[in-house]
Amino acid sequence: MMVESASETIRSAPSGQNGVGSLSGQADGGGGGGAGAAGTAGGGAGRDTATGSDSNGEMSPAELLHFQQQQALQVARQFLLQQASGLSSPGNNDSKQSASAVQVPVSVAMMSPQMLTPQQMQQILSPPQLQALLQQQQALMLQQLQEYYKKQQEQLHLQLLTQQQAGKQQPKEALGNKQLAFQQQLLQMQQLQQQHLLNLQRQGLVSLQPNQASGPLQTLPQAAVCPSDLPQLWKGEGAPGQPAEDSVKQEGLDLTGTATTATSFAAAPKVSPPLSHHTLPNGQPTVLTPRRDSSSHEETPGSHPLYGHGECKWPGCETLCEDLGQFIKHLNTEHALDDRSTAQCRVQMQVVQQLEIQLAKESERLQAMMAHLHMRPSEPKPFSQPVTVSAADSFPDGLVHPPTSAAAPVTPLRPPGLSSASLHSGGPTRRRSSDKFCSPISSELAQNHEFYKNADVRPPFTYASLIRQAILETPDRQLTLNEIYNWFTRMFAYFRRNTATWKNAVRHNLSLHKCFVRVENVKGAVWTVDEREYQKRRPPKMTGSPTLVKNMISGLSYGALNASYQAALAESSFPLLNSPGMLNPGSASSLLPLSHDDVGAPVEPLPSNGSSSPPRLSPPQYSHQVQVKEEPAEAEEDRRPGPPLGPPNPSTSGPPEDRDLEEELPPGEELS
DNA sequence: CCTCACGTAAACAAAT
DNA sequence: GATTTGTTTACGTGAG
Repeated sequence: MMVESASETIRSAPSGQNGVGSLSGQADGGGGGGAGAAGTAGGGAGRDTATGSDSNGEMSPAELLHFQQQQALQVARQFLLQQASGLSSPGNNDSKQSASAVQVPVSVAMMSPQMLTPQQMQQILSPPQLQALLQQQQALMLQQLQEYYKKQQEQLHLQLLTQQQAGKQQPKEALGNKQLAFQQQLLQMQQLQQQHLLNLQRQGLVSLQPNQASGPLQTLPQAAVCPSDLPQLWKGEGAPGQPAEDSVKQEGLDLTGTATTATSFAAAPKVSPPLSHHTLPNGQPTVLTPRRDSSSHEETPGSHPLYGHGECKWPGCETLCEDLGQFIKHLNTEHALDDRSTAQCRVQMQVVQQLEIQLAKESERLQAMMAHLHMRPSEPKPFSQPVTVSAADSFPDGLVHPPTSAAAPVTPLRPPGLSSASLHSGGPTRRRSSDKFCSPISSELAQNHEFYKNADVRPPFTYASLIRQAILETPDRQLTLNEIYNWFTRMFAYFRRNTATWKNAVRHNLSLHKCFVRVENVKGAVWTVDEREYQKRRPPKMTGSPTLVKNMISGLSYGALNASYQAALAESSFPLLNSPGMLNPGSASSLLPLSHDDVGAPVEPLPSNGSSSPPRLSPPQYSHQVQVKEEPAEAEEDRRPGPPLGPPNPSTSGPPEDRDLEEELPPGEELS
């Protein structure tokens, strides 16, 4: 009751976006992201001072060198651009311009070399996921690009050395200047990289996922700086007096919040787009054609990598420049080699570095996953494999997610497909699909806990699965009806309204499903879960039917996908394996309250005997399965604990409907 | 078209 | 007597 009122605030959000927004606000408020960013920046901070401390004015010699190098750079850039366009556009040239939907087939084709046809992939994956796939692909390309950049840098370095030798007589100052110039070049290279990154990002190719946008910021696993933050980082121009890096650091910290909000998926697109239009991962359309802009070089009449749409695209700088000339001027004056720029570049480098690391990790993981999945053929089910594999192949998560492991509980701001009408709060839509994957619920909940808690979005689970989850989450594995209610309201904003309706549904489910066992307690009645029964009622594993997978995915989408995917995968792979393993069957099952560990945790073990399941209302038999606190005596079968409420049970009373239908066999087998 | 699993509504009864 | 808690039944929907 009280709970309901308390939660009123959030619910107004009809679309769920509001909820998200607020959520994001809170989330980043923690400042975890900022801290991480700061740390990162700080790492590089130490050195910068040496470089550009006093060099303000441009030296002619330096400029000369500068020009020379720029020419080299240009060639490099050109090449890069070609390469880039060759990589990204050719592949999906046509598609890129249109909505992501169009990209799908291509990306799918790219991503799922084996096993699946694009159509299949399409069927299985929702557009967002496909997009994510594409992103992953792009990221790989990016890596290649970066490698190329490195090479170019080396070349430049050589060039510099040569020149230095040639001009030995030059005063040391000049040499120093040269170095500075060189450094500038390097920085530009970095910028280029970043630019490229951003471009891709803008096109929704490399962008972060909703999860990531928030996750990393909140927990900042490895001081990872997500691309989207970058702009924000840049934005902060160090205070005049202060060491640039510090300022950057600070700004990064401060801005983290906004960054999160800005990037959080559904968040308003316009939130201080650092560079021109920073489109959301989703919003493909608005994207300008950055490549063209950035693709050119300084010399090229109309463009410069840092110049586009009439404004300076230096991170954090949106100065308007009439033409290229003006821009160049601006670039030279405002973004000359100085502490600030250097620091920014360092930050940029860090960012790139992090991304690289991240990418490597994710790639590795993907490889491992694929390798693992490909081994599955051993599994009895024939078709299960293709599907699973497809899912793996396509698993969008791979790319963006910061090593989830490190990212701890990552509570994405906008996990499930909000956009999807199905989840819309208002609609009484029923998408129970996901329910089938009961286990996923735990992991998904774990991940999206915050989201469901605050967003008025109906969780993609059935009442049964939710109830079960609620019960399993408690140490005792038992809850009173009221406690279940409370859990619902506590965990889901959605259940803070229409209480009569869903409470009725909860009760209905408790009564209806055999898997919920009512146990009379000293204090009253509590509800427990008979895991075996619950498992029984589970529909055939998803692996069997692609459509199921599809449903699930579409129902969850994005953040949720991760968890559910994993869980589903796990479930499908080891139907019962996870259950028996985790907990000790016997005594007060160690709780393992839906710990981080994906699927396994919550699932009740109870491999126990095969003594089928009695008509639901006779708890006795269950007692050993579901340990009910202070219910020792239960063991006796006919002594039904005291279900005064329960239908006059047993003895002869005709088989309560279907309840006993399932008694036949040990659940274990058929499930798999 | 049928069946199943679900969600929702509602009637009813027992317990608080 | 009003609520809460449980149980059932009925109906509609979506998917297989």
